[in-house]
Amino acid sequence: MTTPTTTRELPPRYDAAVVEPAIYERWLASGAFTPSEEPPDGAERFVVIMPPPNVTGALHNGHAVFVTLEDTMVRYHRMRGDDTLWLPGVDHASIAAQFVLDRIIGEEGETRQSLGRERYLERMWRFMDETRGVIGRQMHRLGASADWSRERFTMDPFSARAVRVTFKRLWDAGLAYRGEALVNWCPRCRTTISDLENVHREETGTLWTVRYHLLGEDGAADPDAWISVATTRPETILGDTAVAVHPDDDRYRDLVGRVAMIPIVNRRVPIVADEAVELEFGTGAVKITPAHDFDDYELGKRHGLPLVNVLDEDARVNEVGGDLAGRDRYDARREVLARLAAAGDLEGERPHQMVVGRCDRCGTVVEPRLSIQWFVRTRPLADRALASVREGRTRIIPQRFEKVYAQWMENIHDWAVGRQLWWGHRIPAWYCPDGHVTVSDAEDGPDACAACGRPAAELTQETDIFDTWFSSGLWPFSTLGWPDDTPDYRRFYPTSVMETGYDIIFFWVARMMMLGLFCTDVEPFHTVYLHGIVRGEGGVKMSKTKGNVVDPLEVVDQIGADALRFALVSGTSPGNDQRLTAAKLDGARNFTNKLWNASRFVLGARPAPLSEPEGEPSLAERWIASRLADAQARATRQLDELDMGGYAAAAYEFAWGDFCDWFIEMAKVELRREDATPGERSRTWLASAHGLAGTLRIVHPLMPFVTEAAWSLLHEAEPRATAGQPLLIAARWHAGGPADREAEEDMAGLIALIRALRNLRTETGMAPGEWREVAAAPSDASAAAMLERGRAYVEALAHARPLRVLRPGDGVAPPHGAAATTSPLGAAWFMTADASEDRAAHRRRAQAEHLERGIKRLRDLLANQAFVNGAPAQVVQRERARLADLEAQLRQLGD
RNA sequence: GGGCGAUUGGCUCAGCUGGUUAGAGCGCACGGUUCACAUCCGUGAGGUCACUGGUUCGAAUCCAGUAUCGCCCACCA
Repeated sequence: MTTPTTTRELPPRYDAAVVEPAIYERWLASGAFTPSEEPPDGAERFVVIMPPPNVTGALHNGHAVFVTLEDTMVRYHRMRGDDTLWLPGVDHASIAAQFVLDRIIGEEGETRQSLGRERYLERMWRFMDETRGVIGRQMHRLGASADWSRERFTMDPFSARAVRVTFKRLWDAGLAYRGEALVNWCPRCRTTISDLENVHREETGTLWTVRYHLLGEDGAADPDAWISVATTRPETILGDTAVAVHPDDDRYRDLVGRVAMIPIVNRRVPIVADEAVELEFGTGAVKITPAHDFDDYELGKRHGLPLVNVLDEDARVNEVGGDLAGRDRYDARREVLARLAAAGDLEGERPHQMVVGRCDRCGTVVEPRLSIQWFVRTRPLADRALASVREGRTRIIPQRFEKVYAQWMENIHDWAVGRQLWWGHRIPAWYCPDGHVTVSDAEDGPDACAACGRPAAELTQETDIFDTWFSSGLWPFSTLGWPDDTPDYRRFYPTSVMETGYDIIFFWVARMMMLGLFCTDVEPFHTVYLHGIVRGEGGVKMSKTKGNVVDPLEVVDQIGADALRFALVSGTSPGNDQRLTAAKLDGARNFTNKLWNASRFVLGARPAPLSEPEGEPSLAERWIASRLADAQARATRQLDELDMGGYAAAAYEFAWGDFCDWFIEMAKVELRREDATPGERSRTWLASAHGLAGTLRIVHPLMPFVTEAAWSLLHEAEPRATAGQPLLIAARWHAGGPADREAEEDMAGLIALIRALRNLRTETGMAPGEWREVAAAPSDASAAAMLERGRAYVEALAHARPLRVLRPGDGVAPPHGAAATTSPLGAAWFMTADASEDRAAHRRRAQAEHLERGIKRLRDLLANQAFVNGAPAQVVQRERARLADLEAQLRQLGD
């Protein structure tokens, strides 16, 4: 970019698609994303580990949200001079990745089975190499100022080692174990899934009533005696090992202890009594299938019932089903029903609202399945993780999620960590022919069986891999080199803020807390910041099938990353969902444009040559410096408190409201004053340049590109304005400064007067651009002085020229019929109003009524003894002053 | 069955520890073509802050309850 001397050399439109990538390259080349070799002396630390996106697809709005929030935090802290690190990475997403790859190889005419484990994994690595860069490049486009030199992957050797070491430690501590249990099984993904991946939904099913005949004295089923049971899953009849009734149920009291005959498989099973049975539900008698239902499993344990598994890993009936073997579970269900009906044992059926668990990934109905699995004993881990939050060592924003977190931790079950998948970290357990288990954290596995010393060659490694969240749970420290005591680990751990979506608080945050404390004995982060979900128009969750997806990459191409970022942060609060609408994006684009144009103005207004500044700062110059200091202080506080929406609003209000709407307009008055000396013009321009620099600093963390582009031009135009710092990303943050009370008060009065005059023009139908003579009757000497100081501004911004300031004091009132108004500075009126008298009078009456209403309200309030006595003196004082002011205004309005 | 959140002008949302006449953007109405920006400028209309009760000198804000919507957790066939 070239040095601008006039606006003509600046593009009138900010072309994000061209400018932003170029700026990102400059940042990369400058090394600004990477922390210095040594931490700056006495610097605070600010470390964010990026939630690793799945490498399976393109960037979506969820990513855009976290990139924006984290980048904003990180840029702010970097500008503050903190020892800042934002470490990026990607997740191998075991089950999700396999789901995607299976589809891809399916299109190539292959299947997981046809390729086999080895070739499948080779294909997966190829897929990863192809897609891994895509996400990174998309993040560049969003402006992510992450330290790419430290980028990590949950399948890299560092993660792999951390996984092995952690598991070994868990095993040694007795917190990892292998055992038989009923687990959630997805027949389509052919793997165990955790409770969290088993999503429950209410669905309408069918409740069938089926007769189980009782065993007669002759040992055969009695055709005339039966017990009716209700079931939603008739196919599991094949695995029934009991019928249960409630012990207090008089209907069945006599049957307890007798034997029922299970149809089709002709199994003899006991009728047992158990309090878990609901008297009211169905027939009051329940068929018990311990191998295919979690409730039945528990009940079976209580009564010592056998476990009969009737389904294979594809959820097809196994050999137990006799001639039904090989049938799919739903196919088998139909057949079972048909046979029951044929035998006259199907009593009835009715629609039934029930809760069905489905696989989070593929939507298949989850099958409880009996198998031998690896578990992590979570209770002790959860207790520590719970205490950390309870005792405030880690806080969650918004705070209400601490309760959600606590409830989950309190009711936690052991974590089934094994997955019967291929893509992921293989569980580092080895089995020897004698049944011993050896867990090793060595890269090449154990040398020998830990129990009997058999050589490694005779051991076989577990084929199961870890739940993908196991490696994710180690992310805050595996990325920094743990278990080694690396310089990065020492310098950057524990981290500062974990920013992520509230939808993965259990999946991820909880696991990081548990494993972080277990592995490192310290909370992995002091703050958890949870953002909400991005929804579409009407508050609907975005989905491709609904066609309401806003593609962040398209948005970035069209209106720029800054606009998207602003839209994603403004008007949001942590933990709450937001709607990303076209209108919101338009507004954000307009703001980007506004920033660009304000910059164009300042740069184009530079006097050439610039001379030595002369004279005292003008009122406008003092005012904008004071407003800037205030905005800086607000932005600083909000960013420190992680009130990102508040920060966005403060930045917006200052930039657009204070700087553009008022300051620039007043600066124009001074820059274009005919009697201004070159030194005075230079002084005003420098103040504008400093104002612009301050604006860019404040906005930069959220909208880095347009601010950096403008900064770069400003730096070339006037290095004094940029403190000699050519790159805004590396500039120092300004946290505020002293307020100029006098300038603020003056300007507040003048702004009120200008607004009142503009309003008067519109209300009385005066042409807005026409110059009019205005008289102002200041309420007192200080108001008169204020009017003199701001005369030029009032004249220019209200088209009120000449402005005649009358002598202060009582008795000066607008002439009858004049278009008049009041403000805290006193009355003012158009002297040459040709507006209709009716309108002027109407306008005056309206103003008077308005004042009277306010006066009445305040008089009533102050007449209330309870208020005067009860409220703080300060509040009462303020109301008294207000009343006096309104009364004075009314008096001055005259008539 | 538990828990949580939301309910503020037509729309989308701010309103912290209770204290002016409840704000913003969009939309709407009216008016604006000279030198940053029509992706703009100015002015204005529009709200019983879901409802009921309570605490208080004072409540959108605190408490209790109700309603509607949404979310999370939970093993009822």
